[in-house]
Amino acid sequence: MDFKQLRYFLAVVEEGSISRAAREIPLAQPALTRQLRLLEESVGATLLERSRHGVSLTAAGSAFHREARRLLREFETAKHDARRIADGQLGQLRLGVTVMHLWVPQIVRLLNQFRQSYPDVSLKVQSLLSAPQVEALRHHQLDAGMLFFPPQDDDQLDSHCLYEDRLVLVVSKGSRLARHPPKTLAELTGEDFIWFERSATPVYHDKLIHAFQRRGFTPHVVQEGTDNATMLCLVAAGMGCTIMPEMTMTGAPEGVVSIALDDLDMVLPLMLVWRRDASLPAVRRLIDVAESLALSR
Amino acid sequence: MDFKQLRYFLAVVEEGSISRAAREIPLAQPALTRQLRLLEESVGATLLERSRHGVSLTAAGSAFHREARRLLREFETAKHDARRIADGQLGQLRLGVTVMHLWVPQIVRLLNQFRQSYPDVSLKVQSLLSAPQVEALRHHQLDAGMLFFPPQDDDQLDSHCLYEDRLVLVVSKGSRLARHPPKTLAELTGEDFIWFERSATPVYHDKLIHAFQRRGFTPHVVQEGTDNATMLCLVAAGMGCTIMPEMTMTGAPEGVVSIALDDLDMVLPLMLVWRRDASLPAVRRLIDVAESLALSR
DNA sequence: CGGCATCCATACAATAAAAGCATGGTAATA
DNA sequence: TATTACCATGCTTTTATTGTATGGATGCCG
Repeated sequence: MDFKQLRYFLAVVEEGSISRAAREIPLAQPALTRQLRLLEESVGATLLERSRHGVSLTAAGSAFHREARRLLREFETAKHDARRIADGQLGQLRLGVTVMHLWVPQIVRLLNQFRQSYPDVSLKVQSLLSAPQVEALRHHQLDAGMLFFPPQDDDQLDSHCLYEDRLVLVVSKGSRLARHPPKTLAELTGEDFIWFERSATPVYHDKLIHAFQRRGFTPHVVQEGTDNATMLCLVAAGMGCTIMPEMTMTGAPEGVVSIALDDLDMVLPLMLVWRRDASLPAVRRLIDVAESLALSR
Repeated sequence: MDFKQLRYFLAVVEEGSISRAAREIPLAQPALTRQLRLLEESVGATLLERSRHGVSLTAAGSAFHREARRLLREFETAKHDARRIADGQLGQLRLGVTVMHLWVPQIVRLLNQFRQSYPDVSLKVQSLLSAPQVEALRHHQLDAGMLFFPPQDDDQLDSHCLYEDRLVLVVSKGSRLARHPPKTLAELTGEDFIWFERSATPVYHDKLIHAFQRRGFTPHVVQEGTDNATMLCLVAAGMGCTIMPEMTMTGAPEGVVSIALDDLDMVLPLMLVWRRDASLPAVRRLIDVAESLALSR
């Protein structure tokens, strides 16, 4: 049983005649007659009333005709949609983003650009820290993630650097450090620091600590936080100073000031990460948009 | 492009393996591999991710799989429905009935029996006089009709007698005729008659007049009416007497009495009429029900 | 009234499509 | 390292579909 037979049937109904439909298709009339008979046999009902001046629909044929037309239309739609999904133009894309970056203009611009270029791909953005994103990617719960420090040389995951951020010192507006901006880490000896809790982002935390220790500097931590918004508020409240990726300063509260330090040159790459098997074509499109925007500082 | 390919695809998805699906179908594995490839070509997208331990759906394949399953299910439904329509078990039946008979218990019983036996055939009952029903039948605006005096030896229409009614004299309850019931038409000479307007039901009217004249009786008509309910009310109001099919007395108002006359023996057959081509199978079912109930007096 | 054109149906030959068979490559497993 | 299960490919056989020729029936028009 064949879609072809349905198409033949529609043509015959439209023409009101087997012969004329056969000329239109084109097909030899006996072949068409035969296919109609096969269709009727497979349906188990007479669909066409044969007469001298052509054929007309029976009641059953009329109902079947409506259904056949709908089925063919929907089949074409299904094929078209499958093509669009395979091309990354349609579907759903589950994207992980760290809270920290949801506010960053570059990321917002990227997401907006993607939405505009691929309006039929519905972006499901989830705010997750880096490590959970990696896990979710591996378990096919995310299709792409924006995170720091993806696993190196992973056989499943592939990544692309979206943006290379640098770190800045953040102090409260009225503080002594704001009035006399330091130039080096060494000048921060003895200052109170608000620091990321290690458990939240262990890789970031360890890399930062390591970078500082290489400069012979160990911060005096008076408070720990799990997200940058909270931490910036603590800084604004005068609890101490902190180190932040520069990007995240965009949404910072009023009472804080960022200061670039000469020897704080650690590069913090924000990576777009996805499964190497490229299981979801829309991910490729996201990578394309990211590359075309070239968010590099 | 083939429904068969869709079924193959579903089997493969269900089994998660081309080889296993091939064994299930059953089909040689290379044949299945080839049909899948053809399907993918026709869709224009890769639907299955081939690997060592079987196949899995791509994003496009997953969406297409849902659609394919739906399409196949709906195709089966369409076939099934067509069969049921062809068998008269499903669809719509437009039935004409004269107002006069809508109230008659025999007819009500017939319609109820039909509804019960064929609950999926929706009866669209239209109240029409006999002549308009014949016209509507010819123009395919009705599928069947219940009426008096269908055209004889019609090449389009066929008919079946539902019920042979007889005529009765109807008088008002308190009248002289009610107190001293006449036995023959001759006794009605000089009585005031309420009569059917000829234009409403010319055939019935003419036959009735003709039957009376054969008995040498000509009614003295004081009032004409187009429907029996009105006419019975006029009788009840004492305007005169009338002649009615006995059947229609069921719904008659309180103030009337019917009297059988010995020489008023004209038979009034209520006919079920339909197009001979039996274009609508449900009509055959209606005829069956009518015959099985055998409404004959 | 009788050719003529136009339907749809049938029979049979030609062609195209699908299936089967044999085989190969590859990766996981024991 | 041999085995097994998987999918892919080449070739042959079988099946399905189409085309050609033809027939019967009916309506049209000279």
